[in-house]
Amino acid sequence: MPELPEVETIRQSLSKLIVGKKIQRIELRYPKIVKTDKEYFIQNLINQKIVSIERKGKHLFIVFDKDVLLIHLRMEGRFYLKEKRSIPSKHEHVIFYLTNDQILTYHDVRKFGTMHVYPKDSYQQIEPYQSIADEPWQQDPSVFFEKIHTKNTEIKGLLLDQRIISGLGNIYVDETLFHARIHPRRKGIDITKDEAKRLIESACYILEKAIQLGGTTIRTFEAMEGIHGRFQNELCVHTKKGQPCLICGHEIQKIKVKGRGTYVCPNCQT
DNA sequence: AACGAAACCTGCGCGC
DNA sequence: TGCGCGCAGGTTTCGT
Repeated sequence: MPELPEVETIRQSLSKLIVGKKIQRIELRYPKIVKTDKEYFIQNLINQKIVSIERKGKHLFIVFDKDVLLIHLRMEGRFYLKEKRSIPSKHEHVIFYLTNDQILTYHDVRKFGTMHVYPKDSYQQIEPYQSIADEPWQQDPSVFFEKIHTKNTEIKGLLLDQRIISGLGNIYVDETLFHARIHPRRKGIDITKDEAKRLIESACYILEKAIQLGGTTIRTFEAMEGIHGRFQNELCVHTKKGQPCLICGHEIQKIKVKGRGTYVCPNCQT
């Protein structure tokens, strides 16, 4: 999926395109995407104006007059803004008809994405919002250290846990661990206070740079139609199996950590 | 508490 | 060309 920088890129693009518009009609072609009441989803957003688009971690929030639509894109969710008359593809599962002859379509080949609708005044006290941890730049390094140093599990898994720190996914975790020179298989319990601080700093550095470059485009991900990120040019380890490490020249390895493909420089990362 | 595997889905590239 | 397998930027659930 889009990780934090990709979701932020989508948020920015979408803000320019749809804030101020109203919903005229909603077509829910694959109902399982919506996890709250489906009738409420289809009926209650009609005639509400889109006030703003927000983000926390990898979640996107379309804020309406009264309600908020919470969206998680998971692996392959995307939005397209199209002409009303265009023929939807079989992967466009939700269609929002806007009051200007345009449609906003939710496209998701694997159908993993989720949507929830809640009233504006309560959504922050309810799942899934409630469990989203602070983003790297909101994290206090010593609080982060306290959260991980009791855990006898691999640091990569802890960094991927959105209840501990939000925004990192498989690509940016690998890049963060490389930047912090920490091996993904190290256990939380073995991470020192100084290393915990380094991890937070590296995550901030990597994510901020990725946001500036509009995210990472590998495989087929794009923020909106035709919008491609440029961070893939900055990747140091992810997708670099067999290539020499930029720092020491040692061959980058691909290993499996917690079931995820993981790229590591076994010389720099200890 | 923590692990791996499976589940949710589909498509792509690979070797045969 | 076709088939089977492994893999994919996420997360939850289930069994051990």
